[in-house]
Amino acid sequence: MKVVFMGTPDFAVPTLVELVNAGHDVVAVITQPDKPKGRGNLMQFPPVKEKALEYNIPIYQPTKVRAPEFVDFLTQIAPDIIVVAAFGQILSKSIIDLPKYGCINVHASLLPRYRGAAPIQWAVINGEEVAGVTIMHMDVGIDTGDMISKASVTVDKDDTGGSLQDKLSLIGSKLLIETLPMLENGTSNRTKQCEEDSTYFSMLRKELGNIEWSKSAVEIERLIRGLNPWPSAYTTIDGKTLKIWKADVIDKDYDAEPGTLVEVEKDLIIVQTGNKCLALIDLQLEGKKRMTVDSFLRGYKVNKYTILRKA
RNA sequence: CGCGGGGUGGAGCAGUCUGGUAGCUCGUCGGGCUCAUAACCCGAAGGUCAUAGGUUCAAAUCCUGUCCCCGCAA
Repeated sequence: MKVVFMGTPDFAVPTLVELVNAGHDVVAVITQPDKPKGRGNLMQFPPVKEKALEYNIPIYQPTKVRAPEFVDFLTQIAPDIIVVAAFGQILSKSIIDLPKYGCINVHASLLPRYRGAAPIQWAVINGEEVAGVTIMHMDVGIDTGDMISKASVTVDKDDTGGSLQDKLSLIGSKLLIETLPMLENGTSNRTKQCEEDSTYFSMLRKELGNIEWSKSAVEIERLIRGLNPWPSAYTTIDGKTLKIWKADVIDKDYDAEPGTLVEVEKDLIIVQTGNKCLALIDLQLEGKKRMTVDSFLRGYKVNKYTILRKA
């Protein structure tokens, strides 16, 4: 099929790759404009652009895909289908109605649950045991279109936002490739989403990672995993920012204020939370690299009963 | 030129301001103690102090350029 692909971050890359590998005629890749990122504010290409460059596929980076000129341009391309995966811009009805087979979205959740921009991380944060991807027909709402196919995976105890995303992006790309032929020959399903069961979760804000020690150890541990590798969970120690990359729940309580370091040994730090404790495993002090607790303790003097405070 | 921290034996750090034989906590290896040990004791190996150049009798330390790592802000 003659395909136009719209996507931006890492999650979208496998889908582009599979489309190409499956022999589809990807005539154009639409992705978000380059933005100054990181130290020194250097320009950085979105991951999808990097991959499209490898494949020598024409790349377009409109500020607004909905702009009339760009819609005209898409009309000229006349794709059979537009495949969208974590593109980051809202499509207008004029675009959705443009291709013969419509606009198909690869969404990283089992719809109608977890609509919104960060379903993967939220699934981890909320302690879901099952996550998945849904291929759907886009409509003008946010992730509200009719569903075509789904695939699910179990969320492991040590899955992070990053590891779950890796799984889902691969599964999603394969599911899409399996689904496309059915769309083409008219054998695909089309199921409406049950509005009553729907849930919506917002984009991730950095501030979400600011640990509230009064919450339970179980919740905090999930937050740490869900926000790994981005935007990461953090707190402060002696006024310095401390990122926490990995922690284990300890089924014990001490008589201490939440955030207190109730045990500090050669290779162990235990923090009291609102309910149960957390053993800190991988840490990163501002300006330093990520390291294990024992390494951290070798170079940083930690006093027992120090209190970790919200940033 | 967005702001800032840092590159010192295998790991994490001190030492840099106030130049003058490289130190700490671990790890590793050997030996000892012990019923035993991740515990304790004794000993050993291992570092061009990121890199290039400059100042100096002398540079990890002062000056200049370069590379790399990291936090923040976007």
